[in-house]
Amino acid sequence: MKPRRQAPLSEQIVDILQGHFTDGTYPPGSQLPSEAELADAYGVSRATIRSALAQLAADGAVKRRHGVGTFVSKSTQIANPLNEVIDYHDLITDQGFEFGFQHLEAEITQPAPEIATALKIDADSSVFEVHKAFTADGELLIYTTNVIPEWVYKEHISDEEILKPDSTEPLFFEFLANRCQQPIDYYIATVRPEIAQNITFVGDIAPVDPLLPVLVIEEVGYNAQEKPVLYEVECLFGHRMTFELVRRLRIAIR
Amino acid sequence: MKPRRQAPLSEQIVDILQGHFTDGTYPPGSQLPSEAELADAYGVSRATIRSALAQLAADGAVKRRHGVGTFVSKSTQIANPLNEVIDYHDLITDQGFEFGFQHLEAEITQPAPEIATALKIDADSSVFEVHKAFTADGELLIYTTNVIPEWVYKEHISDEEILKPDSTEPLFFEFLANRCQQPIDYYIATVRPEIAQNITFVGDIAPVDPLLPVLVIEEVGYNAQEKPVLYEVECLFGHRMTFELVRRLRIAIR
DNA sequence: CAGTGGTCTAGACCACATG
DNA sequence: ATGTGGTCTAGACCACTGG
Repeated sequence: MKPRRQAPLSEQIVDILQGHFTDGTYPPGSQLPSEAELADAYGVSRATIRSALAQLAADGAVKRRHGVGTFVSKSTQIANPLNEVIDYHDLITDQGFEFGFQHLEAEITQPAPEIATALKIDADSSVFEVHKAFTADGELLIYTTNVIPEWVYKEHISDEEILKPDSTEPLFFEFLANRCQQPIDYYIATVRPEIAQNITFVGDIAPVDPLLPVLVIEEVGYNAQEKPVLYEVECLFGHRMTFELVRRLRIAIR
Repeated sequence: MKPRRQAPLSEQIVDILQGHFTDGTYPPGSQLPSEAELADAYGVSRATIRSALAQLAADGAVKRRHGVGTFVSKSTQIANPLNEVIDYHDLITDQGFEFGFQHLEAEITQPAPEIATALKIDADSSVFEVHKAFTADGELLIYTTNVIPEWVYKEHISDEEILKPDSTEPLFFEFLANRCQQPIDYYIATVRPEIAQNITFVGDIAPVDPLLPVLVIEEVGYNAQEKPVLYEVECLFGHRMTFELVRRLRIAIR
């Protein structure tokens, strides 16, 4: 599946350096050689080195200080970056729980007006809607609703086929990429807290403590052409997992 | 205070182009001139144009498609990006509410063990701790706790001075930058949902509905040397404001 | 002052999408 | 085949930091 064409030089450098961050050559906090030295060592131009270092800096793997040098970051990896899409399976198994998955209900229906607006489709067009649950050691951890417009799947899957419980993969973005040829480029999400008793479930689901805190992520997924492809609500129950985030200030300091 | 030295060319280009996105020259969805044309038009090298466009692409202002062109993003600005630090004042007034601020309590004390660990200080060293509340139309919207180690303020402000209610500015990162010469470079935050009844308040505060959902952001602020400078908890009550976030998938699709 | 990263140039070639 | 963005080079000069 991968033609495996040669990766760009700058990315090769990124990989090499990242390797050296973990193999002890450049431990956290240490200073890297200067750009000129790196360029010389790897036989590339300084611009290429700069490109690699810029990428590492954007990822937070190194810190650059003008007039001083480039340093390996100390506080490197963060746990479950909220600004990246969550792989529920890894999320649950990484914390030592047993992963469980439940297909609750699927239907073809008309979208609610807000959803039609968000997906930029007519309110009287059809959408496919599916509800799923993910459990950790049998306990409800995540409840999701996914809605896609008809045009997204129509040419690839029949209405009959898509309604089958095992038709859509647990991770919906994989289903969209693999089965609908509509990979998602990015999501725009809103995040809010909620209480379990305010969540309405579709499908047969074990009851949860009505006072459980819930993190609700409501988002629209767009393809590379910025066309809305997916409306999704994720409800994450309780505190059994936490999400992290790097925040920066873009505000000018008075 | 600003020597106002000339901004880099690439940033000037960024500003110019951003202006054209809103003045109708390049409306959302439209295609920009090619890199070569832009370089020619502004009398700079193609590398400079590329640098500007890369910055715009990173901000989400444009979309680049290899072999096709550069396009102005349609779904551009998002409301209250959760991955940027919040200016409470703007947050509240932007939504038409009246901004209110309350200094609740300040003290010099010993840190809890988790906090000492997070700040990388000894558990028996001193910290300054302050609690504040922000209201919208008089209703509690945000409750914050800020903790800084002694070394951060010691050389700039006396213990006596810092305990005065109007000593620290409402926005704590401004206080750190302006009064302590310790600007914060970035925060590492954990986000979780909570219920108001589980929040313990310090200081005199009007009671809130115990079942109100709360978004809790617990974070450590680091300076440019990656040294922890600030421990902070922000509790955001209810749904009167929402936070948005761009999410991407870095997971390989199977 | 020396050494670092930051900006910029002019030119070359490659990879991709489209007609 | 054409035009686009993606990668890379070699060299120059500037701006910041620290001894």
